[in-house]
Formats: sequence, C-alpha cells, structure tokens
Amino acid sequence: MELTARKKQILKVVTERYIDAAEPVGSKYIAQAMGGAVSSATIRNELADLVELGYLEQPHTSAGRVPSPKGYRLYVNELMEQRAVSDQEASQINAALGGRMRGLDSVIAQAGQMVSSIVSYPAYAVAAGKGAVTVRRFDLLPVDANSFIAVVMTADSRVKSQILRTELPVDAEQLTALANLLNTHFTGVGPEETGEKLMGLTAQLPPELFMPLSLTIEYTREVMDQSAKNQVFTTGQTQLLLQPEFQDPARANELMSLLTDKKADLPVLDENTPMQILIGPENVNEALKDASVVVASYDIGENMRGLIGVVGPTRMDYAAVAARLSYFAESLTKMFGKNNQLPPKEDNIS
Amino acid sequence: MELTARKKQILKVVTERYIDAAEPVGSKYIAQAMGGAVSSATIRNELADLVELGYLEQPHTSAGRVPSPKGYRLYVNELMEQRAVSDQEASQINAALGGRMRGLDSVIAQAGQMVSSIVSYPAYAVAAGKGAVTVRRFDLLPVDANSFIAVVMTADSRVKSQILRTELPVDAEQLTALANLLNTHFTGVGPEETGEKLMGLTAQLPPELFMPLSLTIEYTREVMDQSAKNQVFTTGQTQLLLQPEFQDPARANELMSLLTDKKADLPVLDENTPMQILIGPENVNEALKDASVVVASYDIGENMRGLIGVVGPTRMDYAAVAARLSYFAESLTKMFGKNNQLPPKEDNIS
DNA sequence: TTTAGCACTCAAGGCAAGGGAGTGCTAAAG
DNA sequence: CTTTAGCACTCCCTTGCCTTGAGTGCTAAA
Repeated sequence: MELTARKKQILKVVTERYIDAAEPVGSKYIAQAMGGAVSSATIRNELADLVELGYLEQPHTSAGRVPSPKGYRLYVNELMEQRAVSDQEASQINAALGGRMRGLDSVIAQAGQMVSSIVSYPAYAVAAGKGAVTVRRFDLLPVDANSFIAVVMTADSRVKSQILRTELPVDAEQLTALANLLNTHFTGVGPEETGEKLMGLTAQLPPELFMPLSLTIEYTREVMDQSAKNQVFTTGQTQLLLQPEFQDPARANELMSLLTDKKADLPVLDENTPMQILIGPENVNEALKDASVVVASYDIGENMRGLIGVVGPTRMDYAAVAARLSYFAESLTKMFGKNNQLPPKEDNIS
Repeated sequence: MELTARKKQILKVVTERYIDAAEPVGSKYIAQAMGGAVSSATIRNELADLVELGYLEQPHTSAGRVPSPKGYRLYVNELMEQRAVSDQEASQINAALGGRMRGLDSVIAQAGQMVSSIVSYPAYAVAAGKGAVTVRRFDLLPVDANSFIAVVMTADSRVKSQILRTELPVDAEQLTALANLLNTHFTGVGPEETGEKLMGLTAQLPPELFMPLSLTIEYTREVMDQSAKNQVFTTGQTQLLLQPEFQDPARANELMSLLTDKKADLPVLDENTPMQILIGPENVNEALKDASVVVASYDIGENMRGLIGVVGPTRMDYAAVAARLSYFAESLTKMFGKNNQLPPKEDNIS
C-alpha cells in the first residue's frame, strides 16, 4: 500500500528534523515546516496513520514522533535528496587526498581516517575480501653469519620482510639455494598446504638448511594469515561519545568495543554495489542493531577493492554521509586510476 | 613536617578504601577498619589535620574524605605495600607471553595489548626514544621491467620494504649498481642530509637511474620518519568507560581522544628508571591532569628499550597495577634476554 | 589526648504541584 | 469525505519542599 504524497512529505520532515534536533517532532512544527498549508490537527491524523503503518514511533503517548527503522529506510530509498557535496566539503576532501599515499595497508588506513574526520563519525576501512593469499616470490638476503632477511611478495603484490636468525651459520650460497627451493616449491601455495610440502622436502635437504627453511616458512605463514584476515582499521571511535544517543556509557561501550575489537565482523559490501546503507536492525551484528552503517567501496588498481564504512546512530545524517562518502570513494578510485600522477597501485609500505 | 604514624595509617586506610569503593570515606568506617582502638571522634580530629595539611580533600562539608594528589603521592611513596603478583596473575601473564612474538613493532603493540588486558586499564606502548635513525643497508630486487622492491634495513635493525614503480624500464644490473651507490653514499646518513647528498650525486648519474634513485630515497625518508617518531600503540581505551569517574562523556571523550590521537605526547621514562608513577597534576599533559599514569620499561635486546604506560583515574589501584606491570616488564626483559628460546631481538615484521 | 554527645550541614531521594508540549477525539465547517 | 478548531487528557520534566541519613565540627568532660 503506497503512501500518499503528503504522508511522505510528513515523513521526510519528521526524519530530517529528528536527524537535526535529536528530539521527537510534534505536529505543530510539522505543519509550520510544510508552509502552513494544513493545520496541525490534520497532521495529527496523518501522524496517527504513519504510526499505525510502522513508519513512525512514539516514545510515549504525549510525545512527538520519531522515525522507525522502517521509516528511515523509506526516507533513504525515496525521500532523501541526493545531496551533492558542497564546494567547501569537496575542497576539504581534496586537501585530505593531497598527501602522499603509499602502500596498500597505509592507503586503506589513511582512507578510513580521512573519512572519519570528514563525516564526524567513526569509520572502519578494510580491503575487500578475496580468498586465500599465496606467495608470488621469495628473496633471502644475507645479513651476517647467523641472520638473513626474508622478503616475501604475495600474489596481491604486498611485500613484507623481516630479519630471521639461525643458530647455525648460513652463507650466501646456501641462501640462494634455499631461495630457489622456495620459489620452486612454495609459490602459489596456500597456507594449508605448506605443512605437507615442508614435510616432503625436509628429507632431501642438507640439514644446515633446515632451520632457515622452517623459519622462513613460519614467517610466510604469518604473512599469509595477516593478509588473509584482511586487517580492519578503525578510527574516530571517540566521535561516538559526542552523539546524544551514546551518552549512556553502557551503550557507548558496547559499540566502541565492537569497533575496537580487531576480530569484529563489520558489514561488508558485495561486488558491484557501490554503496549501501544499513539501518538499525538491518544489521546482522547484534551490537549494531540500533546503529546504522554506510559502506562504500573504491578501486585500488589491479582489481583490488577497498571498503570504507561509517558507523553512527540510526539518527545519523544519511544524506550528508552518503554524499561525502561516495564523493570520497569516487575520488579515490579516480586517483588510483590515473597512475601517472601517483604510482601507488598495489605496492605496500609494510 | 613528618606525619605521625597514626595519621599515616589513616591516610592509608582512606586511600585504599577509596580506591576500592570510589566514594568518600567517613570517620566511622576508618575507626572500625583500624580495629576500633580509637573512636570516630578521634579520627575526625586527625582527618581535619590531614585536610589542613593537604593530604585529603572533602567534596563538601558533610561528606567523607578523599585522597588528594598529594595524599596519593605519599601513599605511593611510603604507605603502599609492594604487592607481589599472585600465582594466578603470574600464570595469566606467562600465558599471554607464551604466544609467538616477532618483529619490533608488533612486539611493542602486543605488549601494550597484553598489559591493558592484564590491568584492565587502557595502555600505550612505544619504543624508548633514541635520536635520529639511519639506514644500515639497502637492497633492490628486480620485479619486472618497470618495478623493483626496495628493502631498507635501519641501524636499529628494523627492515621495511616496498614495491616501487618507475616509468622507464630498469634492469637487474642497473639496480645492482644503484644499490651499491646507495650503500656507499646513503648509509649512516640522517634524513636531513639526504637532500644535499642527492643533489651532489644526480649530476654524475646516468639519467635512467635518476628516477629509481629518487623513489628509493623518498621511500627511505618515509621509513626513517616513521621509525624516528616512535609510533605509539594504544589499546583498551574502552576500559575507561567502565570507570565511574568517566561516566561523564565529556571527560571520557577528552582522555579517549588523547589516547587515540597518534601525535599525543604521553609520558615517557628516562633511562635507568625502571618504573614511574605520575599522579594527576604531576602530569605535564593538560588532559592527564586528573588521571594517573604508570610507566615501565623493558629491554628488547641490542640496547633497545620498550615503554609501556597504563592510564587510569587517579583512584586507580596503584599497588596492583605497579605489581603487574613491573612483573610483566621484567618477564619481557628476561624473555628477550635468553635468545635461545625465541630469536626476535631487533628484527621487524613490517 | 581522647571521647561522648550533640547540633549542624549537605547530598540525595521521595513527593506533590505546576507547566508545557503534544496528543486524541469530537463536532462543526468546507 | 476531508479538514479544522476546540478541548480534555496524558505524560514528562522541572521546581520546590521535606525527610532521611551520613558525616562533620565543636564542646565539655574523662
């Protein structure tokens, strides 16, 4: 059953007013905001209908109305005006993007930070998931008699490196041999299979190479694990404390913990969707049931995608957040597109 | 003017009770806690003196007493019993330390996390400052015609690496030559001097090497900056919200922001001091004026030191925190001392 | 110096009254 | 059938008042 135009307009007024003032909206205000064409009594009749239909809620009998999640949903889908970012906002965003960005992880982390400061809500950033990670290439560089540097480049072109120490001395030739071995047998291999592979190889291996090999493999696994679990970067959690709905420390704490918890599963976005808004109970995660999330994705060269999510109260300013976030994501995509200006592609500061 | 033994005992009782219950302590309670040897009236006389002397404070005329910063200071210096960690706590700490730790940065970050969870307050971790960082060694590994991996090992043995892309193709020999050049001219050089050095060299350089050289130098500077500014890792901020003194969102927000802000200058520790307790106004940082900090340091092989700080309300349980933190720091030092068991020394996951 | 006694102070909680925002309903007007 | 004015009603919130109770400070006696 479709709502009348007037009901929709009322819903819009209520939602926007509530987003702005954070307190229930009364019929008198609405009548006035709609230009005084109808009286508050008429509005009251309409409001009663909207409550009945589930678009609005009433904190208590003699209070004004507040949008329900269903109301927000309708607002976001149909009523909300697609705000363009203002010139001022645009230049703020462009200024933020002006700085050097290098290395996959730090690009992602920085993007999250920028968004958080632009929208004034907490934000999280993560690389869009792909399945398992494999190693594309190994290098072993001798340092001194008992240590060497392992450099591991993964299939998605991140590079990680670390010093490793052995008990027995190893020389440069041995390391070269070992690197060849690794490049022959352990490239393109997922973390699960390394165990068996290692087993198979140790038998036919000169014993002095055993320790460096197993150290390197151990390190490689760490790297793969780390890349696979798609580290989440969260910033701006404190912004939550400024929102009236999180004055209650218990609630604030719940959400903050979720955001701080590295292992938390925050909403992601499936391929091909540029942006998504998740309102209150639409969230799967229990702790987000009365919060909202806006997620957008951007391209970082070489068919990699980054994801940025903004977390706020259901009362959050969807229009503004959506506008800024999508502008930001588009700018990022554009920036990584024209590689001539900045060459970050899929390299990695690590 | 030295306090009488009884005054000290009273101060101790008040402090410990207040730490425990978070509410002002009255004369009756004190009399009873001291075994009923004296009456509450006597205690009241003593309390009046202690207030006069500045060791205690009174929230309002008819309320109990609360330790002042000066009172806490005396308590910490003289009255507090050096608590040993309980067996249970010790095994909890040992369990936490059981996991693999690798790489300077991640060791530091992990240590912070562990402490935070052990003491139930937010914690920050940082490598103890040393001055400028220099590069010990460069390696350049060819990837494809237009890109190579730069591996930079700093004097403090951190290793960082990144893919760099050039516009003109470079081959393996050129990279080797370049690496030699870098190792000859840019090792042991601080970030300020690289500019001049670069200037001096570009003239006598084959032009196709210019871009790879400047890319590498640029990256090197990033690495040096990053190491020099001693990245601070903060964890457990949300623990603050559980403390009664931070129920007020404004106050909570202030401290949380400080802790989250990467650039914040949190208290550090000078060499040779194993642990320090900073109470309320003793803190230089304005935002910490009514909070307390306990900082300890530990050794990470090769004359590197790590720093861990715990931040809490002035009412924090100094005895417990100090005991656990110092036990933890000592365990860490010990762990890095016997290199046989774990070989992390000053390597770096990066 | 200690203690009992007592008047005093002050925060906190309960309660009633008043104000006010906003509603729902009814009955009349369009 | 829709809109509107009018009005009684509901409920939150504030204010002021009172009571309670914890705790104090002071005095006078032990």
